[in-house]
Amino acid sequence: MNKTLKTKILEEATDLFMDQGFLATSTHQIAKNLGVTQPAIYHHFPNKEALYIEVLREFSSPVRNKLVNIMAQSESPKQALFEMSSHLTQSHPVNFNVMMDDMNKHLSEKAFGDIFRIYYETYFRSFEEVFTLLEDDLSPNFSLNLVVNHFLRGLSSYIINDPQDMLDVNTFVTLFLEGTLKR
Amino acid sequence: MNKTLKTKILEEATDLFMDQGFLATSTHQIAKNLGVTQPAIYHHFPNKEALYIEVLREFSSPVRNKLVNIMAQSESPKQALFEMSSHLTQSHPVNFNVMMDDMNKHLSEKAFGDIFRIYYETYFRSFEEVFTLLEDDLSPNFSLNLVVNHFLRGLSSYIINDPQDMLDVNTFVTLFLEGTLKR
DNA sequence: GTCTATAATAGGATAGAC
DNA sequence: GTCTATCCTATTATAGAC
Repeated sequence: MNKTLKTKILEEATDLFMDQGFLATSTHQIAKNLGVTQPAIYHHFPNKEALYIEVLREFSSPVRNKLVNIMAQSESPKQALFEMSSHLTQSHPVNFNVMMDDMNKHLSEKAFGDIFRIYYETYFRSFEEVFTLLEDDLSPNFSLNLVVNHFLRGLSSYIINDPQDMLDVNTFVTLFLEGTLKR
Repeated sequence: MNKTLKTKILEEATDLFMDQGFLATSTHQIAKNLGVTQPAIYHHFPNKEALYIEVLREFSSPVRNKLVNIMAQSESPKQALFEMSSHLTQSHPVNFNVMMDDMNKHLSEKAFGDIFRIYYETYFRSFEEVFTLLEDDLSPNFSLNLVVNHFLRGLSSYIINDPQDMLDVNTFVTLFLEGTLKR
């Protein structure tokens, strides 16, 4: 069965938006890569921002499923945490901090809210769940909420879609759990 | 003594580039904020990229001095680490990850090299020095180089020039040193 | 449903008057 | 040394033919 143009636009837009971000991706580039004219996009989507939000929605849904899946299949919460982090940096072609910058500076208030909800329900919720399972092992000095927020803030720098990147995310997770001072 | 236009261009370009990044800042915007026409910039700088590099150069020099100063005046290396991190997130109006993205995707090879050198000599060197002072307290599981690289990678997410940001960088430094698991 | 044509705006950069 | 005028390209988006 052939893909509709709408589907192909969404797929191509996903590749480009996730790699380059909203600002750096043009509707012309999306159309050109599909061999259609740029106005054809506007038959299927009202504007660039709506296309971007639709891309994020379609993209995030299987991500949440995959993270839930990893949690279900892992032997321990700690192993789940490593595998989830690994998954996001390796099989998840997104530049996370560029996405945050777009959300803050190059998109409307409404889009900001939409993206924040997607972030919360996809990423925050998943890691909140895994850190909840780990809670008995965590230092009582820090609240669960604080731990999750700082973990995701740190992890975001490793989600950059750069094949040249030399820093291993497993090391980040280990450092986050154990710290760098002698125990 | 009156500032020359060249000086004023550098100052205004610093504010805009550091806040918005290279891609999102236009030469027209810089000129408009100074009340001059956009071609006036091109009498003082050959092109936008050269202006950007010059801005980074001028910007980074006092940053390095300030970090060295904090190290000299702190009572302990640990205190220095906290104060240096705090300084970069509070009195250092830069969006670090946007800068990295510009460097990787929106600037020439030559500019990439220039910026990388500035990064290395300003930020990496300073934190390499402070972690060297801390080395006896560090876990032998991780090399100094690895610790510095992961620290800066993590810290970069807190250097975002966003007044609304709710995450305290001191917590990040504490977590980096002590970890989140019970000791 | 996709095309051509085009509007409207913005961006980097240059030529030449003053 | 700064201006006006302008070029060239890119961008989002719309109108209307087919």
